[in-house]
Amino acid sequence: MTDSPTPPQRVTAEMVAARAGTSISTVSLVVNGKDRGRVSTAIRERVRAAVEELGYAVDQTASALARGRGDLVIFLAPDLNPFFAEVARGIGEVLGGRYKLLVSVTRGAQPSADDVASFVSFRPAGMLVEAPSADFSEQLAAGSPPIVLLDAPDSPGSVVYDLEPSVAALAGHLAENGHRTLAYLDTTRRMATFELRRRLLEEAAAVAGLTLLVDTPRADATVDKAMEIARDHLPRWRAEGATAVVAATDTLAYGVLAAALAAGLNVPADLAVAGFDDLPSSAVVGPPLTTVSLPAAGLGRAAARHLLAIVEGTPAPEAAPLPTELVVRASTTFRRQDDHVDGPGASAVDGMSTTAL
Amino acid sequence: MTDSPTPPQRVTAEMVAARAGTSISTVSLVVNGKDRGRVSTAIRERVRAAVEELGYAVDQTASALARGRGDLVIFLAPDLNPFFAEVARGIGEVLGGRYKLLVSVTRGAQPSADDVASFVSFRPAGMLVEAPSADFSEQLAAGSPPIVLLDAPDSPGSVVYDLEPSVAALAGHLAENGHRTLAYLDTTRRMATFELRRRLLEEAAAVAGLTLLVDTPRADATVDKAMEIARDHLPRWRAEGATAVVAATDTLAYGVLAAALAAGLNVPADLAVAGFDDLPSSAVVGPPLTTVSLPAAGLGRAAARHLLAIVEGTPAPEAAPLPTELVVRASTTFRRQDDHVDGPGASAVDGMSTTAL
DNA sequence: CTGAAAGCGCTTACAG
DNA sequence: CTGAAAGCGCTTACAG
Repeated sequence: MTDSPTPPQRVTAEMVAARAGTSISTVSLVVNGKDRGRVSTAIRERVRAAVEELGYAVDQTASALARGRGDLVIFLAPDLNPFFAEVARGIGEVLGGRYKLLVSVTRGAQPSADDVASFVSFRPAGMLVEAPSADFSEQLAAGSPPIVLLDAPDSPGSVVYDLEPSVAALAGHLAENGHRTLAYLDTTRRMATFELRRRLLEEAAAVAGLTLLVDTPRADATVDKAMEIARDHLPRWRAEGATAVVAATDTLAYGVLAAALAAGLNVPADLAVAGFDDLPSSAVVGPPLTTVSLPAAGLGRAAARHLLAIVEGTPAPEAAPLPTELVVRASTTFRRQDDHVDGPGASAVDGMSTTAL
Repeated sequence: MTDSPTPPQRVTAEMVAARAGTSISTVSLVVNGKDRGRVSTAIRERVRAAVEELGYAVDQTASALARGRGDLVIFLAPDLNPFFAEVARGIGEVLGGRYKLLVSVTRGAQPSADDVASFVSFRPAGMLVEAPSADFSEQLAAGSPPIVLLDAPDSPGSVVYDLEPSVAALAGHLAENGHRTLAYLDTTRRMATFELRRRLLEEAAAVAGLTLLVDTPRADATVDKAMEIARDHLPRWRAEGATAVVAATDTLAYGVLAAALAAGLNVPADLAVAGFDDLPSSAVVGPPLTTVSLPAAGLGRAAARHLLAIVEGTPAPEAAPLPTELVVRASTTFRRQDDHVDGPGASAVDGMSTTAL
């Protein structure tokens, strides 16, 4: 598929130099924009013309070897989903054409220092690491590239979300809708951001006068696994009086929705469900999901700005936590008592069709 | 965050050679497993010990420069979603530890030869390209790395799906459920796989005695955009007699579900909806989505095997199209006439709760 | 079986 | 302002 008659001729700086009638040192200077006051205008132009005509591009591999660092930025994500797609978009936006962004998936496991280590020999310009383990920073080997952490509340210097107001709003919303007892479905991933989500919910529940069941199951972050775990715990949750379940992520919440459905429960009439993230599909699951919306692209942009600051020595951007927002949808929205419209049979239909998108 | 007291000392082959009392040539031979009958057992063991003690790893950048190609495999995907996560998982499975897999997102645009060109200076061992444009192969510059295409039906050598039986099954299923007229929501992405999906549906509809409306709108592959387009076309579709909508992807189908919901339509009673892909969330959207399920991990594995065959000169794996499957869920499942149970008011509730997961 | 040497294509002091 | 040269850390003929 890739064999071509022309031999894979790389065009090198040497060829450009020959064409421009100068040395490869000079070519290097002008293509890297380091020619201010060091290369005459005439030569600069000839080099540029030659670069253009030959279609020259600096070999990243040779450049990285000579400079010690290349132009590659690696985003280490625990998963590939629309949320991280947005984060990546945000990163790409601020990185621009200067760096090449590539993402590496750790496949559910939390990104570790070993994952970083496996990339150092590629000499990336920097790395962006999403929600690593708590001891990540200490584990980092000397000689690691510049690194910025995303959504790692326990690690100093990480770009983080301001979750507290939204979690408080969620607890308040549930209390207002008549809930007294909540269950929580956590993830098996032991990342600081998830510890924080749970702790904030505990605190907010207490403030709102809600009881949060203490025995909190954990599920792998897939719809199927979450559904299994939720199915197993639903009877106990209900027996202990829970009328609402909050999940650590939207994906987990989908599993709860599925389990509720399978158990013949009506959401939200029998069980309210809420999550964290606000994935694009959360507006269209059945019923649409109430969730703490986390700005993914904003996280990526902020992280990329920090990385640029480290790599290029530019002034560090401000490090304020990113605002989040509670998005209320049908999965927690009870028909108000004073709405007194439909009979009980129609309530599910009503719960669906009043859905805000 | 990354400054450490120890200077970023890379351990090099020279250090290993010094410790093992041999030359860097020999170190290179043993770490690359090219020492068969060329290095004595004694020296081999001393080198291995030194590698172990020093924690040596070959510098990818230097190695790629010297060899001409590195150990990087780049997966060029139009998007990051659970589907491509599965494809990547499949790729990673067969690539093993020998190569490093990194993914690059083209952000909705179809992967092009230019995207490939932007990576050649990184000297990847190979690239995997998902659903590129039809003229992709011709556009490829000389000197491109080995490339395998995924889901590119028009390109010779691509790993492809066998869609025909499932599309026929979908048309048959809709016909059986009493539908006579279908609308189709296409994507704005002009990839061969989408042309094929539409064409197959046209053919299958004809066979099943269904009318497929000819005016087919296209939407960007996001839930929101699909919802907008569907909202605008729903009145016309219904006026022209369509009782079912098939979308080119599940994500687009989510938009149709959302638009139907917003229009107060009941799915599937007023409108049946189906998609392609079978994303994990498709089992939990409201109502669960009937879809042509495409084996994502299998696609990745097959593609990676082909790449390995090219890169390492191993025998080429068989190139049969990958089987697909129609998954029927509640979004197209009419309550049978002879089920004669609930009144019309309860049908939505019923449509939800009978959902198969 | 082993190692000195050339070469991969750049970048960067350094000397002019 | 300009270029020869060393060096980045490997790999691979090549000569012993």
